[in-house]
Amino acid sequence: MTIPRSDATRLLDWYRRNRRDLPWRRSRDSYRIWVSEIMLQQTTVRVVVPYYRRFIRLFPTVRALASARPDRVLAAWSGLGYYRRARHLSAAARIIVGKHAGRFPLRVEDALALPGVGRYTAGAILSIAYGARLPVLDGNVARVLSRLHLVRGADSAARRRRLWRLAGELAATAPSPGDLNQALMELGATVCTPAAPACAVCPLSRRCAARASGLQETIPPSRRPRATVEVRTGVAVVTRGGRYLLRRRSNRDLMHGLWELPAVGRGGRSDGLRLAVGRCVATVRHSITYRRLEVSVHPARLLAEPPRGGYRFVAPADLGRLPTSSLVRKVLAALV
DNA sequence: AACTCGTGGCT
DNA sequence: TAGCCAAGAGT
Repeated sequence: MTIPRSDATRLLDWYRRNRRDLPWRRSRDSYRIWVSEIMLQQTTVRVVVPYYRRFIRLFPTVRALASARPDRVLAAWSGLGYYRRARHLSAAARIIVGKHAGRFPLRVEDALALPGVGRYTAGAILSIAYGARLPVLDGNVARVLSRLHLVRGADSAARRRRLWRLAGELAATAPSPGDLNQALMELGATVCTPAAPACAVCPLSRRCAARASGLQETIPPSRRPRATVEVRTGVAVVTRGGRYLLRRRSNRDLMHGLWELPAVGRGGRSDGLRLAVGRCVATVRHSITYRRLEVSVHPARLLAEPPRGGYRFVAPADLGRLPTSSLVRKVLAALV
């Protein structure tokens, strides 16, 4: 007993009338649905759209993606964040070509075995592209269902299990599971919003338990924020012929493989470089989850050639072809 | 189970 | 403006 069938129909009707015209909704190509779902993980639609268009232009098919060097994929991802997604996408494309004949797998177990594909993403792709009766539970659906059924309390494993079960009952009986899943997400994104939900135009408001008790604004409770840590770092800007010296991050996880400006510590020391570091000419603020960076920018002079391999001089115009974080572009923009 | 990973838009 | 949050996955 979740939403009666007539309400599911009303939700679907609402969706067909109100859904946004998004690029990945113009196709049922499982490859395109997959790419969009990976990009949309923890990332807003508005930010994703231009990246998605560019990405599909660069890599129109799973085979094109599979044969592209991971660095090109990472470069196309630059600025989107959560860079591991790009590496997973690359690796998964090769698995799809190698083991699944170039088609995104139909079986849930096979989909879940792909790197970067979890329960949400598998359900989304298989229901939208193939019509599979699988539920999705993202932030939107969790909010909609917990309001609809007055699922109170903070996030917990038990709470998530309950919400997955509710989502599963819906997907099991819906006329069109893919559309129903998207309808729930669209409703959460545009009507049943975290703050000030537009209950007046909600097709489910009559059945909404939170609405009935006036609790729609307090369910679900917002998570306790963790303290952010302030971090101060400095970078050296070494120029040569209008190009900038960058180095490739070797860090195993954090933005690994991305090109960045060399860091300078106290005394002007920098890994692998001998530098004469000048005074700070700019400061750039940048946030990484739970960390706030304050980056001071120092013009610097090379005292010795940098080691080969890890370093490169890059013209600003070529920056787009290298994997870089948005921080690099912010710093370079601050110099203009 | 709690923590990690990026970024930009919004309030 | 400083914090909140977004179509989560992996460990």
